[in-house]
Amino acid sequence: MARKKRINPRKSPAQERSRFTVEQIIQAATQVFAEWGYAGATTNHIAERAGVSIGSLYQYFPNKEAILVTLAKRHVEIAGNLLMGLVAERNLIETDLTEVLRPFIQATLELHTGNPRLNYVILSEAVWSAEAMEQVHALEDQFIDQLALTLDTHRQVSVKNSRHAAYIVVHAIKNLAHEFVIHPPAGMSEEAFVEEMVALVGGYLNR
Amino acid sequence: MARKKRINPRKSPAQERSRFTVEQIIQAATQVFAEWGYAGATTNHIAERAGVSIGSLYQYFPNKEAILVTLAKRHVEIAGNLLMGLVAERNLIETDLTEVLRPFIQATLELHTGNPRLNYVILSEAVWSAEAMEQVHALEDQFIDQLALTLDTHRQVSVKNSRHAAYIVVHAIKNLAHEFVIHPPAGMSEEAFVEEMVALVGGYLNR
DNA sequence: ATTAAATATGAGCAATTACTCGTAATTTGG
DNA sequence: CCAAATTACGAGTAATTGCTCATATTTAAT
Repeated sequence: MARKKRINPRKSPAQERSRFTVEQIIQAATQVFAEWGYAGATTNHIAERAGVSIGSLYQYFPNKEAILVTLAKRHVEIAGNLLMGLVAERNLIETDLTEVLRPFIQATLELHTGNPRLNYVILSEAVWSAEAMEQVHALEDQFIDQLALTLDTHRQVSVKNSRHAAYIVVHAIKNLAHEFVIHPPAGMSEEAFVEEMVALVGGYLNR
Repeated sequence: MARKKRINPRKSPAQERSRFTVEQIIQAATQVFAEWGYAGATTNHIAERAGVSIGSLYQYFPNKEAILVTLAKRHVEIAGNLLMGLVAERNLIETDLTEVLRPFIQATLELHTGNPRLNYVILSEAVWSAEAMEQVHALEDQFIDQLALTLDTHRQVSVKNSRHAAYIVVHAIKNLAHEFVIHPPAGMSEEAFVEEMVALVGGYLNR
């Protein structure tokens, strides 16, 4: 799509009043993007839902895409912190691999169940504005690196290349969770799905 | 996006001349969608690239979405035939599981390497026009059912629920291949990726 | 050769929409 | 209390674009 747009905020909110405005816009955008998709969502609609004027919206976001990037960054950050926290609060020397894996997978699934559409918008738009999403991918890579270190720590895990393994694990879980919530397969419960995923990833890490 | 559009051809080409026209449109659409994304692609642009008038395009496709659906169906059909053929031409009683898995994964990867962007357009748009993509998903489900039967045949495979297993296997391979070609991770070759995938899926099926 | 059906054309319309800019209201600092 | 800075407003615009339709051309049928 050949985009070369600024994605940084046109202006940073300084007063409490404007910080509230920006937050309203973000909340509204979350709903509208999820409901209508990226192309279907209009900036006017977002502003309306946020209860602010279209002019105010463009004071803080230079364009539509910048709004989505903000959403994406927030999402990845929240997810990253939650998941790494989950791993960190467990003793990796003593805990069985499955006991770490299952909550990890469950949490990822819930993260996607919460707002499946929004995730899809973020994922699909990311392709067409690679530079804009650089920051998002940087966060993701950072997460993978962290996980790679963790893998090295766990006694049950034996992989040649922990970076490669972390990449496979993260994206297997992320993408299959996506798939599952977007096109729920007939005759497979959430619990069943989680167990299959535990088997898939557990078997891969522990050989 | 609340779409309720007809997606079936407005008119079926009867003469050789028009069949050629339709084929030109499909080829052009493949390129233009891949290059610009769904929203970025314009029907006028597609017609132009195809070397036909915009009027001709709308004689055979009721709207832009119908063009994408046609592309998607074709893609799934080709991929399905290729992959099932790959499995079919091997003797599952004697062949080692890995010997079936590796070419399967390689072929899937190549399928995506060929036109990564187009795949993404299809995937991401599918969410916003569920009914339109019904036919596409029917084809996918059919493929999973077929694979489930095959899994039951292979002696090395031992899974509780072959339907579930087929679902996991197909989507793990498909989605990770996507991920890999769209955001190639630094420091991981195609070969390395394939081997990791063989380990992932092989370990899951053979326990 | 004549008619009817199929196919091709493309100018232009109707609708949508991202975004601007001049102005007004509110808050802050001194 | 006042001036400067910040924030809010929203009507309007410029550009885009999916799609129609009246007309022309080509092919098939008799």
